[in-house]
Order: sequence, then structure tokens, then C-alpha cells
Amino acid sequence: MIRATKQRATIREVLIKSGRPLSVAEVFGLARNQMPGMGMATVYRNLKSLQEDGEVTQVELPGQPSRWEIMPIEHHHHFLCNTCDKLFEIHGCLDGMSRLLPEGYTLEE
Amino acid sequence: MIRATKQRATIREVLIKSGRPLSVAEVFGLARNQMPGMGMATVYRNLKSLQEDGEVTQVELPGQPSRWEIMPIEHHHHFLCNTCDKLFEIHGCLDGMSRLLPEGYTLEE
DNA sequence: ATCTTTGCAAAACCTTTGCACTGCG
DNA sequence: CGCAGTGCAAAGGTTTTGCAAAGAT
Repeated sequence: MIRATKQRATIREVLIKSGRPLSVAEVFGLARNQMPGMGMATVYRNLKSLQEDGEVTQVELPGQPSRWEIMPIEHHHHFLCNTCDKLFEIHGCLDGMSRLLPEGYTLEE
Repeated sequence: MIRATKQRATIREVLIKSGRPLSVAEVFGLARNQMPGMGMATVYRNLKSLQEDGEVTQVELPGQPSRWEIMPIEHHHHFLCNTCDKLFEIHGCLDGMSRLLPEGYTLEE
């Protein structure tokens, strides 16, 4: 049974306000502004639990720590700029991936 | 100027023989069989340098350490099974990705 | 002989975990 | 009250780095 704590609400708000995927360190920094004393472990634990609840998603990036964003209404992908390291939201999607899978496997994500 | 050391050759051979992407730990284990005393740092350093030479590529996986494979002749992608954790090579490719990028950016990889 | 590469150990990072305490339900 | 959630600090796992010794050219 998941309890409504101040920490959890703050982490969710920080993600909503930012409007873009944030690293754990960014969430921690922003949340701590509103709530000094919050611990890093709490950020990790809540992000994972919010993910299990389907409220946020983890954006995995090659060679750097994941970023986290509020679960978007619309399915979308990201574009990472190799120069400025900025993460863009992409509208549109390539389909037909299922056709390419090994025999007998199905696409889950 | 890159020197031809026994360690570097062994690491390359291990990757060629295996025929599939290996984690650093796997490369280390296999290379150490042929060459006891080899250090872990040597594996990391050589994989990175072999990558810069275009001899191997790094396969980045969500939530687990990268795996490394000999630079393939043909461009291809991978499929990671959520159940058995096995990594499959996929033949075929989805194109049209360039169309989806933010204005003014180009697709590098 | 020169200067890269190695092995080792220590450090750097990111993330998870153990435990006593806090506070939601 | 009971128990999930918290903060802190310690531990875990992976990757990088510093440095003296080894070895390739």
C-alpha cells in the first residue's frame, strides 16, 4: 500500500514543472530546494515506485545516467544531440519493427 | 601510435571467436584463460581503443553493462529478450528516421 | 632508448541496502 | 498504533585513473 508522502508529491511536482526528462541528480537538487533535508535514496526509491505505478517513465541513455519524465499521454521517442547533449522529444514513430524480430518472439517495448 | 601487444590481440581474438556481443566481465574471463595475469583495466582500455580504431563496437543495453562485439560487416540491430536476457542479431532495419528529427539536426548514429 | 601499454590498487560514480526513526492511514 | 516511508551512512557494482614497471618499436 503506497502512502502519500510530502517527498513523493514534491518529486512528482518537480517532474511536472520541468516539462522535460531530468536526471536523478537534477530531481534531487530541485526537490531539495522545496524540501531541504530530503535524501538522495528517497529520490531513487520514489522514482522507481512512481514508475511501477505508471506515473513516470525512465529514459535510458547510452553512456550516461537515465533521465526521468512524467508518463506522457502520447507515446513518443527522444533525440539526443551529440553536440549539445540536449534531449528532444520526437513526434512520430517508425513502425514495422515486429516483422524484424526472431521467430517466435513478440515485441513488448 | 598504437602498439601491437599480446593483450590487445587476445582481446580481439576472444571477441572474434565468441561470435556474439560480450560483456567486459566475459571478455576479461575468457582473455584471462589464455593469458593469466591480464588486468581488468587493460580490457577496458583496449576495448575503448579498439572502438576508436573501428575494430569493435559497443552495444549499450538498458540497465546493464554494455556488451562488445567485433565491428560487423553489415549494419544491424539487436533484440534483447526480456525473459532469457539473450541478445539476438536482427536482420533488417527501419528507415525514415531522418524525417522525424528536430529541424536543422542530422542523424549521425 | 623512447615512450606506449600494462597490472595493481585506489578512487570515482552511480545506485542499492540496512537500520533506527518518522509520520501516514 | 502498525507499518510503509525516510534519512543517513555504508556497501555494491562498474568504470576510470595514477603510477611504477614492463615491453614494443
